Amino acid sequence: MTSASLQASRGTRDIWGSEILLWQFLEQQARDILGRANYQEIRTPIFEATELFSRGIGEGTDIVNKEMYTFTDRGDRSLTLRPEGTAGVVRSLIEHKRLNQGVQRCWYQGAMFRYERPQAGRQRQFHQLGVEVFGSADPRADVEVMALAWEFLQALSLPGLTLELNSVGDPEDRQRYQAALVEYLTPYAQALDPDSQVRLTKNPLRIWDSKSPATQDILTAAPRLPAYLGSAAQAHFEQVQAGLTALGLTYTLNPRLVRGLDYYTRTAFEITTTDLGAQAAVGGGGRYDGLVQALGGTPTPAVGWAMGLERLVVLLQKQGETPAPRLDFYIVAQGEGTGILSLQISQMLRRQGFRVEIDLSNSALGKQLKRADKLGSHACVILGENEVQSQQIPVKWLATGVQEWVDFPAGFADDERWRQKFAAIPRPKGP
RNA sequence: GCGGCCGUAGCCAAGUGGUUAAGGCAGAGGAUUGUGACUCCUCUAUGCGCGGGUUCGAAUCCCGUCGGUCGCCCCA
Repeated sequence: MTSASLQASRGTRDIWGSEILLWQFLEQQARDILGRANYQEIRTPIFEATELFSRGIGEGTDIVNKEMYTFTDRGDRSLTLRPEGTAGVVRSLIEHKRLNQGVQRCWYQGAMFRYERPQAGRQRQFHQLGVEVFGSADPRADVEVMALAWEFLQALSLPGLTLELNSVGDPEDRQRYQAALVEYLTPYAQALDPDSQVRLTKNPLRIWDSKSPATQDILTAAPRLPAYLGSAAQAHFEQVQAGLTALGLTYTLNPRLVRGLDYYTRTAFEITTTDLGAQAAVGGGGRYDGLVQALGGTPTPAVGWAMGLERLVVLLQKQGETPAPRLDFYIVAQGEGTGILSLQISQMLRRQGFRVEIDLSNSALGKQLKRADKLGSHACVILGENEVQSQQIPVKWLATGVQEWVDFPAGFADDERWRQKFAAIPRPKGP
């Protein structure tokens, strides 16, 4: 770029053209599917008090320590651009006293911000879609949210997805397990990869996330978390699995799937793909019964998930080109008095629900017809000075070349006529 | 934040030190001043992400920088 020109900031991008159709499709599917489950959309602020995130995400996490967009406003408040969606939703529910109003189901969608090295499917301003259910510890809630995630992805017709499932138990279970894991790993400390050596003291569970072959080698004989589940967590886990099976959802148990922070409890899951390289997770979630309390609310069980929309869009794009919605009418006009006529006809047709564009170029009719063809319009309304006089308007069907004459204005206002004409033409919805 | 690769028009892309930077798509105009699809013609980068350096000469070599991409970290 020239030094004088402006460009989108690193890790941000414009979404337009054929890509925007994918976003609209995605958002429509989400609205439909979550709406049918009676989830309420919630839109929380893009920025919040910094403290909300440091408490809600965890003081020791990379997100809080090195990835947040934090700034001081003119009133000397420390604010942060939200790096994820859950904390704001929880804050809102606490603030509006919704947590003692029975089970609350909500979903959100919007931009999130993390200062990371950008890559395909990973932006600094990115978008997440998420759902949260508050106020139920019933395993059916876990099953419901997972089923919704799966339904949504099915609606997008994305192949090659895997639902991975685990239980991280209750906090006491995890503490006992963590002690056992550390005891097992300590003799091998020198052989672990450097990141895992640090985790050994800071957050041992996350060693399971390591991609180092040497570390994974050592872990093959390590104690497994599921063996340490207490009876309550164990029963919950079994009921979740029974529910998934009853709904016909296939899942893969993955004992290496972990969550590091204390308020995560029991269910943990991820939906992964093999088509995105290192960005394998398109969505993830689980139960976080301790979060509301950590944010100062009355203890409330909760379960939910979030998906990275950029990643879904990348996957949709790999499915191939998306056809733009075709134009129904293209209005070409050339000569005295045709301008007004073109405006009136476009209004009549648009009010009947058709997609209509007027050619504004005033160039030769042949040129205008050519554009109608390029745009893939079904029909072309042709206006010249003769038509202004006669009020008999030629409408040409571009696929067949057949031209008919329509009375203005009566013929154009006749919904039934146009509906019949278009009934035979396939009009794909789709992405 | 760390390491590798890459950056020529709206898009794809040839050129890898020698005077005027191929080609294709898209776009504009014309052959065709009232009718599209095919065809043909013309136009569209004083410029090779940006800045500096080496050289008689740089898109090409060097340094820096910005951006993208792959992996790590982290996560969705």
